[in-house]
Amino acid sequence: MNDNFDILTKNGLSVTEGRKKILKLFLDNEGALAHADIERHTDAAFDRVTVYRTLQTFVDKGIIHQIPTTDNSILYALCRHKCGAGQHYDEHVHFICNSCGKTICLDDVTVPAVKLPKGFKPEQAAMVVTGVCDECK
Amino acid sequence: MNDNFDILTKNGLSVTEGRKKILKLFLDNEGALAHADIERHTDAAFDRVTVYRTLQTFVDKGIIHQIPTTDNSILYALCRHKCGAGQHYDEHVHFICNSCGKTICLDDVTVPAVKLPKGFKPEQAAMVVTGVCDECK
DNA sequence: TAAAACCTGCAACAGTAGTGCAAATTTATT
DNA sequence: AATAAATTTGCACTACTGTTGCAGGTTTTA
Repeated sequence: MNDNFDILTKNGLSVTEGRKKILKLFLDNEGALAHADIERHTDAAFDRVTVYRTLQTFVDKGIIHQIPTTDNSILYALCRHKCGAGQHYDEHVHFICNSCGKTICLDDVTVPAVKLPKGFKPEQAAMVVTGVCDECK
Repeated sequence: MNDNFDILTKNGLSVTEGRKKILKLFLDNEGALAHADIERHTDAAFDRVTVYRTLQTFVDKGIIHQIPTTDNSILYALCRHKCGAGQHYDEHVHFICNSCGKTICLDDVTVPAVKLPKGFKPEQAAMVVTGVCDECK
């Protein structure tokens, strides 16, 4: 049976309880997750450190990506597209809902290009929009 | 003499050594500052807590604003425009240089509007571009 | 199935951020 | 100018976040 866990083997990772559970969390969840969310959703079944390391590993392998926020927390979300180890293509807009607090990847909305002043060379662009999401309106 | 410190009195704040020095840091500095930068630049003349509280006060009063980053640190920068207590209009693009590490407010580059999926109501938008700045090119 | 490779949990540590309260400073008042 | 009132500061303490080394356990490979 194909359990989505070939994502792990494909990336040369051992298939373990922790990784399966955390990966499933991301697959089941539309929005982005903070480290604290993950600890909460796994009933503290795993050590804090394991969660950190798992997330770091997933980022390294291009399975999830980080999202910038204004409030000093790192959010993680699945890379839906063609990300790979060492390279991320998460150039879509992220939406943070002020009502339910969820962070959602708007995979279909790409970050628009902006004209920068002379001398500035852009490499990556991230965009975060806050407001009210479609479920809270 | 007008020492820029009327910014403080205008906002109903007492004029103190710490606030003068931190405000001056922002006025003298093109880029954005992290809490750690401020401690460094003030030679530990002030208590950590004072710096935190001063920054929080400045944000509350609309003197500085926060900038989102991917690496779990909060950056602060002067509000050049028409910000006021309780409301920020920092809708300009921020640039983080991969070479010198500085974060620069591109005051003249406004965040472009994006078309969001049905049901999403935007309220604020933040954009961070990374790359190489005009001094490092 | 055994060896090798890899992953996990524990303990310890460092950095970051927030609070209450007494002392000190700044502002307002006389 | 001197004092009272209001505000701000520094200290001690607490809490949370993130990292590392290492021993023991699990998964993969042969």
